[in-house]
Amino acid sequence: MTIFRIALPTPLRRLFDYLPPTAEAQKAPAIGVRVRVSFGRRELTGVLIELADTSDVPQAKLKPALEVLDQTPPLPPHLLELACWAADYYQHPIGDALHQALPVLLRKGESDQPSLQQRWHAVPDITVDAIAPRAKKQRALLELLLQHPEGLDNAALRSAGYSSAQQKPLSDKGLIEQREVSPDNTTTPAKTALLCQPVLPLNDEQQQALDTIFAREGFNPVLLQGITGSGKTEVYLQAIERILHAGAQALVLVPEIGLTPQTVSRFRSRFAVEVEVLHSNMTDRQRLDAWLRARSGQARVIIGTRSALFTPLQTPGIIIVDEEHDISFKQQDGFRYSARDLAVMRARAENVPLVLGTATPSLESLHNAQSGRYRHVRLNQRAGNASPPRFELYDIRQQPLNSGLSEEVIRRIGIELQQGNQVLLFLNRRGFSPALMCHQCGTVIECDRCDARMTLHRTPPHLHCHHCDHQRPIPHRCPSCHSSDFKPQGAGTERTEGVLQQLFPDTDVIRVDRDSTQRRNAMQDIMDRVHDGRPCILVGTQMLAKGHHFPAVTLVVILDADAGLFSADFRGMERTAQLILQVAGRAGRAERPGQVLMQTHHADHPTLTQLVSQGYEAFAMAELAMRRDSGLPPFIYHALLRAEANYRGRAEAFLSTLCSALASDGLSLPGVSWLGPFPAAMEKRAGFFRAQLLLQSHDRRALQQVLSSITPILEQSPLARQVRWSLDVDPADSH
DNA sequence: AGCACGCCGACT
DNA sequence: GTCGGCGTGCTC
Repeated sequence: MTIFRIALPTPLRRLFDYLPPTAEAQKAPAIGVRVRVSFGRRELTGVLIELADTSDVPQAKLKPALEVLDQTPPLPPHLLELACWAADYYQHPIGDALHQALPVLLRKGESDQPSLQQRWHAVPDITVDAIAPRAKKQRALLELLLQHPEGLDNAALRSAGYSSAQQKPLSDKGLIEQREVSPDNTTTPAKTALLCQPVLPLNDEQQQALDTIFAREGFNPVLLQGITGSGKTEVYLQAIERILHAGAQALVLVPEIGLTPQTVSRFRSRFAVEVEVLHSNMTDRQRLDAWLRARSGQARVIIGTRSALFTPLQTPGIIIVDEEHDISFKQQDGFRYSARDLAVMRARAENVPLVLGTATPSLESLHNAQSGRYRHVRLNQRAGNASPPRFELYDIRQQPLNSGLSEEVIRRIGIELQQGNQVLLFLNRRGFSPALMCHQCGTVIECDRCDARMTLHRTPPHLHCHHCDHQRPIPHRCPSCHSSDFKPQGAGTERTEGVLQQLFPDTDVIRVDRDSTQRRNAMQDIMDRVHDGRPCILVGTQMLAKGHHFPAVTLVVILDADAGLFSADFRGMERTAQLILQVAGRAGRAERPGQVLMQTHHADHPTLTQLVSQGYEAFAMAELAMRRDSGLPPFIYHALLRAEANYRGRAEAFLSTLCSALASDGLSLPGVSWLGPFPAAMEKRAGFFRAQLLLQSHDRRALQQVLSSITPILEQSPLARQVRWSLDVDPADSH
């Protein structure tokens, strides 16, 4: 008897046994094919994991599968293995993990055969001179299509920055046309030219980095630590070029926020081959098509965020993780995998080089470089002889502040503006003010559902909890003393923007945060305003720090350098340092030198002074030594068990039962210890009371084994019905 | 997670 | 009288 053991998208951590479909010929399907089954009262698409001879499930309970959906598995065997390995490592139900490795339409049971695709082509025997030179955008579009004889679909044109406004006149004039392309005649066009743009000359450091990436055949992990402006991307591009020459493909992972049109166009304008982008605002169909073109080998360069890690490649050539320190590579809910860490696994499995690039490496990667697991190359020179920004700690103790701005900061902003420069102010706090206080009795308005203060917003006026997203009107009277005399406490970006606009009425003050960029194209409009080069002041949150470059900015002000200095999380300092350097990297990218002015109450804080005087690596080395001495990651492995319930104490009680099981039932192993349970840093959030238990070990295997033995206990615990719990292996933060 | 069943409170 | 609140149970 043949039994299908199938992974199904449920939170249950096991496989489900089915009989072969009754209607079909009894040919054994391949492992990894999708199977449609009836499950309870629903129908689901699962993945065949094993063929067995017998089942532990009583015969009477076994149902026949409904249909085998694939001839060949949609995921190549090594990616199926990687996903299963990850499900095991991150203690996530295997069916759900596999589901997340597949594009949405394949999860739903759609065919994995490519559909016919409409692509734009330049008509034969035409040159760019068919368009008048003054119609710049149209000319550029035509040129792009001339460089891509295999054609580009609408999605590709949109992400290259062309709209139907440029496309329509060209097709009206009969210069470009749309043709249906079937996948067979587009596969790997035999092209001689891979580039449509010459490479930039590399300096010695860049050349050395490139040589290191290819210093050995096959798997070769390299930490590429390059300061902002040192030309990391050029190294990526030339590494990819080499891979393309060998007939292989490249996978580039970027942080969520880093997937900007600029990044994509840099790749598209360099390579004459198909560059495919996987991003969140594509339709499910577009994503599937892109995924299939990667799998068929037709797409040669694939750029995407975290979930793109599982994109199959016909001919894997290299994996690049840009901004490897960015926490968006770690999924923060559900299947809590780290795409960066799995990229290392994947590169090893596919035996290809791996580049982890960043200006500010994570301590994990630095540690791996130090211990010899990764090669470590540095780019310390800025391209084009631009000088690095000058840092200055400005002590604001006892200084008068105008909504958080010192007189010195205001003076320096004025100087830059007068010289025709742009200024960037970084404040990682959106809204008008982080608290609203009653001036009579000191009551601070708090969120009903969280242990947190509500943030005051002025446009439009309301109170907003940044933790649970709950919003409510501004009260007229204090809930405790009924006074109507409220005072906003502290300044967020909205308030700072207002104050600056008053101080510099003739200058554009542009706020960049989640609130000001909600509208479609808002970010693009802002970038257009900034790039016209006129003096302006940018005020923003970390949105400003990532992905965008501001060549005319000469002064960066970090308004609150102390935020994060005394964080409860041991990673706070690392995150702060990375953020500060990233913001600083926005300044003085052109010929004009940049300055970074940091307001602080701790101008003599040893870590802060070390960071600005000796740079990131010196800071990181000291921080690593501290982590080693305190027995913290990356010198120990962490797994955080989180739980939340709607009654206070319930989540903690649930975790306590587990602790007693660990202590008494011999569930634990030598070398594995645990801390807690203790209430989360913000115990109440979105109406739930949260607690956590930290498990740790120097021995990854032992920790892994303990985790594997506690998940069934957690699952079966009677309390588990009233508690939502999740296990976070290698947590990116401890909250 | 879904989805059903089942048992108690305020509505047409 | 029913609609619907969420506690409990089950999924090969």
